[in-house]
Amino acid sequence: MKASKMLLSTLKEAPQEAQIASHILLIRAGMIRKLVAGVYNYLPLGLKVLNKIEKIIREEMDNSGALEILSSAIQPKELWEESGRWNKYGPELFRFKDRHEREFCLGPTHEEIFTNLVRNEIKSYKSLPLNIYQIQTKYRDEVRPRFGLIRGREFIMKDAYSFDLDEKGLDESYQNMYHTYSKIFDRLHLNYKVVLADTGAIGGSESHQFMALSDIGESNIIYCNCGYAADEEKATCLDDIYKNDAQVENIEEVYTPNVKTISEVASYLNVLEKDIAKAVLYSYNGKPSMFLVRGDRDVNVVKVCNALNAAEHEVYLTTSDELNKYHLVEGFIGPIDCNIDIYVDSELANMKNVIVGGNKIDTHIKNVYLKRDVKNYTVIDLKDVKDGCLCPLCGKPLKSERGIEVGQLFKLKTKYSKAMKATILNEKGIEVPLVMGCYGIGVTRTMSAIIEQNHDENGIIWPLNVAPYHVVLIVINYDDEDQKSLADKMYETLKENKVEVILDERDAKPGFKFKDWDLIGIPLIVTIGRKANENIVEFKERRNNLKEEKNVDEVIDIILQKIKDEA
RNA sequence: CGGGACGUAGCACAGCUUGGUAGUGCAUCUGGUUUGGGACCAGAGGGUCACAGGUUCGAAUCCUGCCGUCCCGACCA
Repeated sequence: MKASKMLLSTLKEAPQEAQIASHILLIRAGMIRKLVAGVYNYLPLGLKVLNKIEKIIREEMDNSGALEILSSAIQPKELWEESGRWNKYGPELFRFKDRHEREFCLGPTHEEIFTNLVRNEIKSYKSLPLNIYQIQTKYRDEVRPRFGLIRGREFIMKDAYSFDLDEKGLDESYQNMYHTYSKIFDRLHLNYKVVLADTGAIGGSESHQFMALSDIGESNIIYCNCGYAADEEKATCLDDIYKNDAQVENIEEVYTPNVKTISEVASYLNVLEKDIAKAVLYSYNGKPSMFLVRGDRDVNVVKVCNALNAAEHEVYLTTSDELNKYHLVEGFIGPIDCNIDIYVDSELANMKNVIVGGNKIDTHIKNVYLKRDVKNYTVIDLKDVKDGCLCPLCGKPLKSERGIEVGQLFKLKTKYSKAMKATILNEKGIEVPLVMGCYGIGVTRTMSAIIEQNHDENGIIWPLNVAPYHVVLIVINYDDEDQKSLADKMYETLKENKVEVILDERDAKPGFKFKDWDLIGIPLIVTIGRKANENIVEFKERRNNLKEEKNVDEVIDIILQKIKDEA
């Protein structure tokens, strides 16, 4: 491709809308352009990269035995009612009506569509196992789209769904995808961790996420050198054994005028924050429940949702009106003589002499022992795990790191097949529900994640196999006969060898051209200048920035070898 | 959903307090000089100042409403 014929829309300055490296560079390099919040157009260079990422995903998915299809983005309400998600999914679902007032949504994910498809096509266990996938546009009306392609409202996702006769089959399908995803992200040169994850709105029992490590990641990963790794929502830790063997003392009310927060109570009573029980109230359907953790801990909202069996958007911090209705006094809430459901973090279960709110103004209660003093409550894991907490597997302190979620695996089991009556006949001729798994890769998000991990102050540094082009030939002065003829010859030779090559013959200052291609991130850069008459050019790899003068034929050999190695 | 900031040429911004000819840099076009890390000179095109009302002789500027964008928070009693 000749540079003068390309749509190169590089920008010297970053638009104000972009804050993080990948977003800024995608725009500056002329790869994407925003249409509205969270919705982007892909320009030629950006689309080339996207296609290459998709190609790698396709190759590995096909290798795994999965079959590619393409389903529609428009989905009828009826299927979502069958699965029960039409009401459950919340405002992130783009909903609309057609001219006949029939209701539809734009698919944020495709469990219903694939389950419906398979239940209509497959009747016998002999057709199993089956894994079908697609690479397609998804729609989620995010509360707050941000970071360019990292969290968009329209984005491209590879989603796969496996169908098996039993859980043993599902385990194999799941493992197969686990390995396939590892290969895909290895080939994309991402630095990633696989972590245990919560199943969220998709549902199901077991889940792993593939996290590209990055400081701008929206997820917190908790991990340990022993191999344990989980996302923040799912992470657990060993309970800190504190005051479990203490002598139980008599329960006692204390006067605490206008002392409300944990830190205020701790300093007023001259105790540690971890001597106090923190009560947090969340409501679901207008009904509040109390969640107790130790004063130095935080309540994990996802664990709250799981306890209440509710979706995240359905749960909210209890309002003042609701507190009044249940005779609870803000700042002095506690589990004693209280008429709402109580969930207690396991760490508090055996702790003695805890300080709690007194459920009346300016009052706390000392020396509480839940087993003795509170009638009905449920012990669960509620606390938010942070670095420093102890690993549930080996007991050493956990560490944390930020990650961008680029892929996720779920064991759905029969959640959708039962609800939607997707059954097949087994060997005995008995009708049984399909056992399902689902597996996603955020394709456009992955593109951003690659940039987050591969850039410098001058621009993007694409790995060779996803770069929009392999090589650029920068001609210092295309009016110079020697330079022109050498550049043209090299360009033709590389093209004949199927190298994706750009010839920059534009009439511009050399510095301008260097900056342009550094920004765009072309991995191999050949500069053709004064020594063209000696068949000598300069060769540079974008990644290490080392420039070397070499003979043309030698450079061509190096380029061909690098491309061969990458494939 | 709550809080904050912002909307002026394709991009980055000034002008607004104190109402009176709509500006600067980059980009684009023309001509010339340049050619090894985002050149220089001369000229040109490009704006319903987000939108809608209002105040005023006169509004980018003041008032009201509305739409959009970005950031922060989602949280402890």
